[in-house]
Amino acid sequence: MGDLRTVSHRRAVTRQRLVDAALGVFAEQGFGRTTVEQVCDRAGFTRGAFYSNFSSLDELFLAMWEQRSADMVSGLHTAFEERMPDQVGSVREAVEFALAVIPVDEDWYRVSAEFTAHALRTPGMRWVMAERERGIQRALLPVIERLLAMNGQEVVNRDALGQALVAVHDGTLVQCLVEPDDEVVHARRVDLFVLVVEAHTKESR
Amino acid sequence: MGDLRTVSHRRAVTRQRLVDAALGVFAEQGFGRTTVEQVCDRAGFTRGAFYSNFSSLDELFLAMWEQRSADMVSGLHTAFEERMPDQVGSVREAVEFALAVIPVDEDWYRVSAEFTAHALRTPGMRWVMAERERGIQRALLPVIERLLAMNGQEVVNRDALGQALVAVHDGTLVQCLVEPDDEVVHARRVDLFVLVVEAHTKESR
DNA sequence: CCCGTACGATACACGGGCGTATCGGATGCG
DNA sequence: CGCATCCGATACGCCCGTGTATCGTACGGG
Repeated sequence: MGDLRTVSHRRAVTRQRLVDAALGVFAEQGFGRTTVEQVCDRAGFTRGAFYSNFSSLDELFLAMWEQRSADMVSGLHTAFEERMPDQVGSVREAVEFALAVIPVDEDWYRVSAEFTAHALRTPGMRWVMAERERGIQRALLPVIERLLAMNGQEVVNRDALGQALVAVHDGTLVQCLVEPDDEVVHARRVDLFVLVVEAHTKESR
Repeated sequence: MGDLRTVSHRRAVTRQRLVDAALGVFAEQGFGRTTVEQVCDRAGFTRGAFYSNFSSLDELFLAMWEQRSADMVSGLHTAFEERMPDQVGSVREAVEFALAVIPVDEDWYRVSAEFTAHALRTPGMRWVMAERERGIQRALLPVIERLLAMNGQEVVNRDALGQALVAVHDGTLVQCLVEPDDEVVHARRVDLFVLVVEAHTKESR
């Protein structure tokens, strides 16, 4: 029987190297301008390797996005748990902690934005995105809830809070990326988060 | 001296037809996968016309985006003024009116998203985007302020409200586009707007 | 120890998009 | 009425990326 350490493992490794390379090229060139050769070059392969692992760039793009976004969510989950403070003195403090944990990754934003556009253009891909959004909320809402509980806050409407947080996160992220040196923009970002959180929580008795 | 009706007018017309065609192709194919020929075909020209008016697709993309976003802002401005109600009974009503005026244009969202990604990738283009954002707020905040005044609301912090509205608009728009049939998402969108507006206004004595 | 299998490299033919150079013809002016 | 100009069409050569078909080889099984 095939030894997993070698037989299929090597294949998985090259596949992974292709996926990793893809993120970089997509971020640099944009999805539509990325070529198979660029990805293979960066991964240290030739196109032979690519076509033996994927059938099209679209497929690679999807695989890369699904994997990275899943990794991001789980990474965020553990980061929250590991760095979770013993106590927080206010909602603002909780928000600031959370924003310190959530990376501001411009490359990833670019790729995400293009993926969203691509998904909206491709029937059936909306589901993938919607599912991912649900996954984000499912994974992160509990830890956020625990974080807020430290401040004696009880979440009132879980789903509404989740949707609002994602919307505010994404909406303000662009603004921060467009004007990276504007402190005011960042400060208002925090304010907006605080507002949203306070509107969706109450003091627990 | 050159008659503006003919001399440069014809040139401007073909240029405009190219710009208009570009929007459609960009929306359908994505920026990176759009070819000069596709744009020319849709506009009813050959590449000769293109290269006599633009030097690259990037240039056309930029021209198209600047024009369309400017048009959108001014169109919004007049739409607000023309359809401005005589009175509004609540902040929620004001928000609902505003959202009814602001078009949800998926094609335009796709193009915008890709343009943002493109701009973040192209040094110096951030400025263009930042300037556009300021333009949006400059043009729309006054009418929003008048709208809210009908309900006896006075805007407390103009700039913060502007930034928050744009962020919430963009952030929730994606959610609505990804799940177009989910009424709850739309309802929460309105809720979030109401929350933001109320947080940035006060009853004027 | 040898053979089969499959992974990834190499080779090849093809298509298509690009940019330029040249052309035709309409328009405006003297 | 004829000339100059300029816009958009046509024609050309070029490069690059694609996808497939073939090959070599290293690993795994018997």
